[in-house]
Order: sequence, then C-alpha cells, then structure tokens
Amino acid sequence: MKTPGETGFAFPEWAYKPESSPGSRQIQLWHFILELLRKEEYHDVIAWQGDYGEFVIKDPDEVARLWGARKCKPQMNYDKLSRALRYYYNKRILHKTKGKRFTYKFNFNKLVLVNYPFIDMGSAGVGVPQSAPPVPTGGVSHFRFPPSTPSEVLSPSSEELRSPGSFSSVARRLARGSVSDCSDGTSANSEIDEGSLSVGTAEERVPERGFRSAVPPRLTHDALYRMYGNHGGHRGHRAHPEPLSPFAPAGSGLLAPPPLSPALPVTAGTHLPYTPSPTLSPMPGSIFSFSAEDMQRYLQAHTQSVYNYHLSPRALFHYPNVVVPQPQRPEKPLPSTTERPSVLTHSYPLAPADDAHHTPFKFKLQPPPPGRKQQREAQGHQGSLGSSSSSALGSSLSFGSDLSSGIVSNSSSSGSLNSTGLPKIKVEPISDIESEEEVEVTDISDEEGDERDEEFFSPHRRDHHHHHHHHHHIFGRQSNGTSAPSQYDDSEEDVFKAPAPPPLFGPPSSSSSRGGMPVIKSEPDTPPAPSGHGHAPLPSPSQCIPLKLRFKRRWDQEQHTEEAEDKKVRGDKKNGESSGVEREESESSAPHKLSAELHRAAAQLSLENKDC
DNA sequence: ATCGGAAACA
DNA sequence: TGTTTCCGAT
Repeated sequence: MKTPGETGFAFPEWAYKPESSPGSRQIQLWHFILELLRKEEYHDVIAWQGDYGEFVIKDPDEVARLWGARKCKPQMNYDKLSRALRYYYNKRILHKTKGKRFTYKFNFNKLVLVNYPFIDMGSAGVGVPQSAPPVPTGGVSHFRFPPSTPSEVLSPSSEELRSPGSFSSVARRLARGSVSDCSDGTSANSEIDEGSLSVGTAEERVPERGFRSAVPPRLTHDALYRMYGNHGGHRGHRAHPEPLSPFAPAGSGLLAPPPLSPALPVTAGTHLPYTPSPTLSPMPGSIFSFSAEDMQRYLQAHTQSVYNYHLSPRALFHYPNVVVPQPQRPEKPLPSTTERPSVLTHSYPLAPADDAHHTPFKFKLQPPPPGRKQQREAQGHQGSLGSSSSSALGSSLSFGSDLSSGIVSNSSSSGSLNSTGLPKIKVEPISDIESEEEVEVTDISDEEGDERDEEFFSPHRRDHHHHHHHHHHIFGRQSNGTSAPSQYDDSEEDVFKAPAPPPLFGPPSSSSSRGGMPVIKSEPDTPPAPSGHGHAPLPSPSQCIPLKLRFKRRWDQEQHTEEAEDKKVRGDKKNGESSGVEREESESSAPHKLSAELHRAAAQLSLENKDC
C-alpha cells in the first residue's frame, strides 16, 4: 500500500481523496458543495448557474448552516465558509466569479485531475463529478466511448483502488449521506462506504459501473484502445434529463455502458491514448507512483490526444505541478509514446526499480501562497528578521517544498534566499507567486492557433500581451450563441466543447498525431517527436519556465488571464473570469438496480446534520 | 462582498 | 491537511 517510494510521484493527499484525511475523513467542503448542488432539494440554497461549473449560493446562511451542521460547527457562518472556499482558490479547485455575488465556479479540470488523476473518464462519463454542472450544452456528443472492457481486469478489490478517486466512490458516499453525518468522521463510516452503495439513484450516479466494472483500475491499453479505436461510430447523443446537472446524467450510466462524455473529451482524450499505469495505490493517501516514463508518456499522450481531438489546449489538464520529470538524462526513449500504446505491454513497470531513483519526482499542487503579508511584516520588523522570518518561513516552507519538488532546479535557489538575506520580499520568488504573475507575461501569443503549448514551453516569453484572449475555439463552441456573455468571464469559454469528432480516435500517432503538439512539458527525453514542426515552439526542454509557474499560469489564464497578476497587487481589476472549465458530461442512463441500500442512502442523504 | 494572512484545531 | 476562527483591508 504505501507507495513505493521509489519512483513515484506523489500527489498531495487531498488530491486523492476527497474525503480527506485518512484518519478522519471529514468531508471536504468542495465535496459538500457538490453534494448540495446535486440535490434538488437544495436548489434554493445553492445551484448551478451560469457557466459550466459555476454555481451560486442563493442562501449563504443556509449553506453555511448546512456545512456547519455537517461539520458539527454550529458557529459556521458564511464568512467562515467563504474563507474556506477561498482557500480553494489556491488549489485551483474553485474560483470566484467576479461580479456575481456568492457565485463561484469549480474548476473541474482540476478537480478531476487532481482528485482523480487517472480516473477513467472514459468510461464513465467522465469526469465530472457527481454533480455536474450544467452543461451548457450542446455539445456533447461527440464522442462516446464504447464500453470498454471486459473485465478482466477488474480487480475487485477495493474500489478505491480502482478509482482512487473515482467519482463513483464519491457518489456513493454521497449517497450515503455525506452530508449529514458528523460523527462519523472517524470511525464510522466504513461501513458505509462500500458496501452500501450502490447506487445510484438514477440521477446522480455516476458511472459507477463504469468504473467498477468497466474500467479497471487502470485501463489497460487494450481497453483504451478499444475505446477509442473503434467506435467510431456512435455518437451518442443523449439528452440529459437534467440539464442542470450534467453530472447526474452521467451517472446514469451505471450499468450501462459507458457513455462518455463528449465534453469530456478532454479528459478522455487524455487518458485514452495512453494510460499510464500508475499504480495506484489503493489506499488512501496514496500516492501514485509510476515511473517517469510512464508519466511522460502519459503526458504526451494526453497532449496528443488533445491535439488530435482538437481539443482545446486548455483542455489539457494540466497537472498542476506536475512536472515532467526531468530526467536526468534522456535516456529513456519514449519513443513510441506516441504511438499507440496499446500494444505496449500494459504493464509498465510501475516502479521499476531503476527508475526509481532516477527520476522519481513528485509533484504537488497547490503552491502555497506566499504570503504577502509576511512581506509586509517583514519589512516592518526588519530587525527581527530572523525571528520573524523564521516564522514566516515556517509557513512558507511548505511551498518551498512544493516548488522544489516540482522544479527542482530552479526553485531551490529561491528558497533559501532568505537566509541569505534577501529579503524581505518574498521568499519564494520564483516560483510561485511572483513568478506567476510574471509568468503571465510570458504568455504567448495568444493567438489561437495553437497556443497552448505555449504555456508549457514558451521559451521565450514574449511579452505578454496579456490578456485577451482566450481563444478557444477550437472546437466549436458551445452552443451558446451568445457568446460573450457577461463580462469577460464568460468569455472564456474556452472550454472545449465538443470536439470535433475526432476522426479517429486514438490513433496512433500517425497521422494526426502530433501535429505539433509538443509534448507537454516534458522533456526529458523524449520528446516525442519533437518537433515538430510547425508551430510549435516547443520544447526546449530544458528550461523554460518553471513548471510550476507554467501551470499556474496556465490556469490563471484560463480563468482569466489577466487577473493573475493583479491579484497580487490587488488592484484588481475586475475582470471576470472565466473559465476554463471544461465540461464533460456524460450521460447515459441506465436502469439500475437499486436496492434497498439505495433507499437507505437516500434517506441518509439529508444533508443536514444529525447530531453531532 | 470579498480577499487573504495568521493562528488555532483536529 | 483542511479547514475554522478572527480580522483588517479593499
């Protein structure tokens, strides 16, 4: 269970489990929010509204109350709850929709990826969590994944295993009633968990099935292949019953074969081509570990897929701090990555011992925000640098670590600076924050064409033109005719909507492939083909921007490009933001069998608390 | 309203 | 680690 320490990279825990800490897993706020969103009963207090992933808290006090009840914190109020929400900003789980009161927006990409990095979106529906935000529409359907696999793989064991984060599990929990229980935190739930579940109400369920059965914990290459490969045909279209919550629809797939989600393509795409086979650790907190190679491949595949599918670049999920390993040397050929892995053996060694040392890297999300405050203080008390700083550092350290991990090389320097004397300013220069902002600068061109990559690489940063833009277009956008809704924010829709149906999926590299996609950030060895040609700036591997920055930047851009910088400064501008969430959806529905358990779960659902 | 630092808690 | 609590600033 643990992880092999060797190689892998570790994700932050929260990434793995929504529920949270091992010891006592309390429900996490975002999870709770999602639960509320998915229940109609609470639509008066909180509901999806606006862009994809955007929700509005109609009754802040009530939401706070519910949350407080859930956490047994009677004194909870919106102010506090909102603080917690804000807390997600850095994690990129959530964003505030500016200009709209009590309106926030989930970044499902992050959620999905983060929480369920290797989720199989394909099968299910993808990525969206239980409750999905309403999909705007339309789009949808472009691809569907065929049911995958048979089963072989399914190992039964824990579900968790399979999807460490699969929504399904989440769903279940939800079903049980996450909302309410307070007490259980620690002890209690176990029962619930698994056993129970089952099902889903029709509404929401996620593809459990998909996950469970269909998708193996990790997909096999074959499976993937199949999925993509063939099918070409169908497009599923399906309507969702509830437009509002796409998630739900997704769920329906329970039994049914997986539907897929078009929207998701992104994700799907991502995973499709190559599946990394990380070993997921079954357990909790686990860490995934895989070799660098795998990761690279994975990333590459991801990228390719994206491109292949014409997904918007943004679609790529970026792994937050993932960095691609920098291998120390380029030895490993990843050559093929591009190609279809299918053939590959599936089992990548997850932990090849060798690799282990060589490049294990871990990445972490969430850079800790640098506190600007500290700065201030520091300045204020210069004298006490030592002490103050120390304290500050303490806190800061954390991020330092992040960075470092991610970026090894670069960052390091920063961290220590302080000691050196630098000062006051921020400690973490590089990476995070500031840089981020600056990073923005880099941005690339924005043009549309391709852009995205840039984010990753852009060696030369150009000035940023900031803003503007989001180009998105790659796919057709959504239906909204209106495009620009309000402010900016919406503007962004970059999301991809529906990709054009990919001609072929997966495939190999061949044709489509790469076109230019640079591989993500990788660098090490293999850039796939690098080169590309064309446009792509690509890789210069080495350096470029610190990964972390890039990611962050990216995200910011997505959200709103501009803002980022300001943020710090805070002058803010108001921008709207928007997002880049992508959507996914899924649907399908199926019959299901619910069982008593369901009912039971339903009963529990009452979000409110029970007793604390 | 919203943001975010800081400290405290579990 | 993820808030919860408090709070000053915008």
